[in-house]
Amino acid sequence: MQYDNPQALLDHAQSFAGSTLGELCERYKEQVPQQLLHKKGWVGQFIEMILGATSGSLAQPDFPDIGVELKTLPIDEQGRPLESTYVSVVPLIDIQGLCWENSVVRHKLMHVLWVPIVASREIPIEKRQIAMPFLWQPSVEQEQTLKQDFEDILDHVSMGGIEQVDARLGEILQVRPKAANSKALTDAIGPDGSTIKTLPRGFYLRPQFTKHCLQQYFTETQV
DNA sequence: CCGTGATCATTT
DNA sequence: AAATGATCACGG
Repeated sequence: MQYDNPQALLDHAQSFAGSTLGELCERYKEQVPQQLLHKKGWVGQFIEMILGATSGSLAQPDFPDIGVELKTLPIDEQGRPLESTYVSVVPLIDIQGLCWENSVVRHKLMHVLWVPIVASREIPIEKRQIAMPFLWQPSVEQEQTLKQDFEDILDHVSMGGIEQVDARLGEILQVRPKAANSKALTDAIGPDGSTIKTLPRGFYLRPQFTKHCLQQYFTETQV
């Protein structure tokens, strides 16, 4: 499905507010998984499906025509994020000339449709409720911090220091493993420009940051 | 294996 | 409890 503008997508997404995953699954003839251990990406893929996202596993926003990235966000009953938010893989080789302005992470984060879902672990999956979806764009200050984080991380990577990068680096963006398991290795720049094998990494948004985005929205709208 | 969708499990 | 590191599934 294509949308003329972000507002049309937002309207569609907000029409699901208050529904449970069980209700939506019944409507769309899907089966609700009993647990997510072996279906970790199911919620995100299901919401993509009912909203008509088309990008699949391409490294670009979910709705390229309108430049909007879709992210489900698990929250507790108090509206606090339960997890970090994956954004994209961290490029580890061929990064000469790669800058914030033309990065995948920036293109995805320029405009995000957040779909919060009350998803505390004790709530059965079919009873988890869609909260109010909202559109978000980084402020000038937020983009500056994101850019700083991105450049700090890529500086380490380009200098052969990926092994020195851990989840503590970055104010908003952090770097964590992103792999099938610890045996899935990929090429990276090593000391003195050598090539080494290392765990694939991903950029993630810290929960404290997405918490701030939620608070900002719910303060503005007083919902 | 890569990049997408994330949550799980262990450590702090 | 929160943060960090590890893992699961799928299409290409």
